[in-house]
Amino acid sequence: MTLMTDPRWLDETQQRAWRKYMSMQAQLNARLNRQLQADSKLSLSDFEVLVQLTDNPSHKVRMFEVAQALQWEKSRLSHHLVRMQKRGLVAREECPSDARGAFIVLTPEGRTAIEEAAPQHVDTVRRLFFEGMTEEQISTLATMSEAILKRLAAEED
Amino acid sequence: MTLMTDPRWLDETQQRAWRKYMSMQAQLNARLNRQLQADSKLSLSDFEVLVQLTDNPSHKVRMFEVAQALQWEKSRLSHHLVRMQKRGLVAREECPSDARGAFIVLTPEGRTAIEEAAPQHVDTVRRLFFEGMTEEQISTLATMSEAILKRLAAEED
DNA sequence: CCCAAGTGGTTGACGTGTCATCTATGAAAT
DNA sequence: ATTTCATAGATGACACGTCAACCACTTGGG
Repeated sequence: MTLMTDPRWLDETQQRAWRKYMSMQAQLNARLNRQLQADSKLSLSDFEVLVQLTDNPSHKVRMFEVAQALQWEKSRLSHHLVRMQKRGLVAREECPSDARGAFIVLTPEGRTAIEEAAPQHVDTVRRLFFEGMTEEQISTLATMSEAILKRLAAEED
Repeated sequence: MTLMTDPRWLDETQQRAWRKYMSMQAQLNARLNRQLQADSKLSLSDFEVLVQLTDNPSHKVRMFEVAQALQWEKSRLSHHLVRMQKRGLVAREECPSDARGAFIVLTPEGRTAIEEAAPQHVDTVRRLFFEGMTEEQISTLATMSEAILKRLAAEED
């Protein structure tokens, strides 16, 4: 009995949807990364961090808040900020109210970088992802994503 | 003018769908990787390579075919196979008809590994991804993924 | 036959993500 | 106050992915 016909496997429709989805997701990520890198010397991760900072009026956020917003492991964020700091995209600042904590601050270079990157990035997202999608498809996508996120959260080990 | 209200940005609905989707996709990948690693000492990438091998009746495939099927860069595949080979999951074999080429072969250990990994992995996919999805949602997903893949292929640099 | 261009695959350098472990501080209970 | 537990963050080791360059072989003209 092959993997394909094993009852524990997915049915034909699911199988097909799953493979398409996985392939799409992997390739889209790769493409977005390449586009950002080529046009703005930023990775998708850099971009997401910078968005968190620009979203906040003070351009200054506690690390754990960024980690929470992006759902990143704290060590991932820590490593990533070291690299971003070396490139001058962000800076650090002590937190007066909690001596353990650290603020991460958007530098002028960081601000310039994301302002230049955003339009092209958004355009790529629109062109590759949303182009030709109906309103209904978009809302189905959001609904599905939310449901899956809920299940992920519910099963948290 | 903030990034949010910039006309070059996405509209509210798209914005929300995009953020949900990106978050879902990132977290789902992380979870699938962790589940596979914990239960079977395999990464999602290992799994995908092994599927390519088990899908083929001879359990022996040319590298470039795997690269094509998974849409991996050849160097990625090469690096990955070195690691998988070290762990005994696959072996290599010369190609008589093309002296440059190499076959990659499923070892008994590799076969055992994927056979033990598959049921749990599939179960996780079903539980986290498909659970509660309607037939229509599944087919919308497949349609959307296909359309995006097409756009990705069309824009190939 | 030969040479140019293409293809299959490898390699090294480097950026990225995870895991486990660690330090330092804060908070809560005794 | 002291112990205990939780939280914020850093660090080192390691797996992973990309890019660019490379080697070896094949192919397709001249």
